[in-house]
Amino acid sequence: MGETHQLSDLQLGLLRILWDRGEATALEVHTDLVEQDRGLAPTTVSTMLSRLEKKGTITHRAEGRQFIYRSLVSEVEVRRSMLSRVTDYFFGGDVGALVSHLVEGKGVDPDDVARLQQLLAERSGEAEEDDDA
Amino acid sequence: MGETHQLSDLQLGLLRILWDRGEATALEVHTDLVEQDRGLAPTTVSTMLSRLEKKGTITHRAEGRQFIYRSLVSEVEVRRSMLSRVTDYFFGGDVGALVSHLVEGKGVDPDDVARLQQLLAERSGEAEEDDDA
DNA sequence: GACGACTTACTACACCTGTAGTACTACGGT
DNA sequence: ACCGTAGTACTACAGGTGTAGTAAGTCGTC
Repeated sequence: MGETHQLSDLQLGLLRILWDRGEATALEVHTDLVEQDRGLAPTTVSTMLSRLEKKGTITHRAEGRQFIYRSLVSEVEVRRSMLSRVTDYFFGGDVGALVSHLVEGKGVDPDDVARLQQLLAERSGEAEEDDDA
Repeated sequence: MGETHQLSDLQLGLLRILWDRGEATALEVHTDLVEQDRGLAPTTVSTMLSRLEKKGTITHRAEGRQFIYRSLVSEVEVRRSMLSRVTDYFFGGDVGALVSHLVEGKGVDPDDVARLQQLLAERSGEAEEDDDA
């Protein structure tokens, strides 16, 4: 399965952009970042991208003189990884406990409750035919 | 509100021990860590504790020549903070979406489903009362 | 009163992150 | 063929983390 992706905010920000765009040049990443109020020098962005690549998190191909970056880890993978961390640390790995916690706490409003009841109904209906990416 | 607690695995490990014990000396923390297969030198533990203190995450009082450490951030707080991070990054801050995701994915077994339905039932009951309170 | 044990403080070092300047290179236009 | 511009690579530096050795202080014991 997956290693533990321990990513900083900025790294996550870069990945987010790559995920959203599919691929992007350093310049495009920089542009998006600026629009998100992360005012970084273009060279800073390049540096971070290089470092992420050195770690094997992303990769690039050259098109002319530009590098087009692409993530090697999927959003799903990182999401799962980060969620696992929380689940493991605070709920002993019990996802159900995490969900309970979330439902018990504020943050889940009546609409959500309805939506979830719906979801759970489906869930309890299906037995164990489950398979997706 | 709360700042973003960006904590490493080791830091989280130290906090876990302080949370569980309430307070602890460096030696006690070290002992617990060793029992958890984190074989670190006692001085390493002390160093980390000092640094956490410098950051304001924990504090200590002296008893004789020993320092007794205690966390200044609650488990709840850190949990919420880490959960927020995931929620914000991957679900646009929508806790309901996170819960849906968790329920849809594997990891929530039939027992959980039942438990959650129970929980949601209570939830929707009380929602009618303090709906717009 | 000196010694040793225990404990914290200081120092060290390698590696990662955030941040960015400067150097180098290659393409495109005139 | 040249030069500017765009774009990457290299270098730099401060601050954080993981890791730990060594120094220094203190308290009990003989």
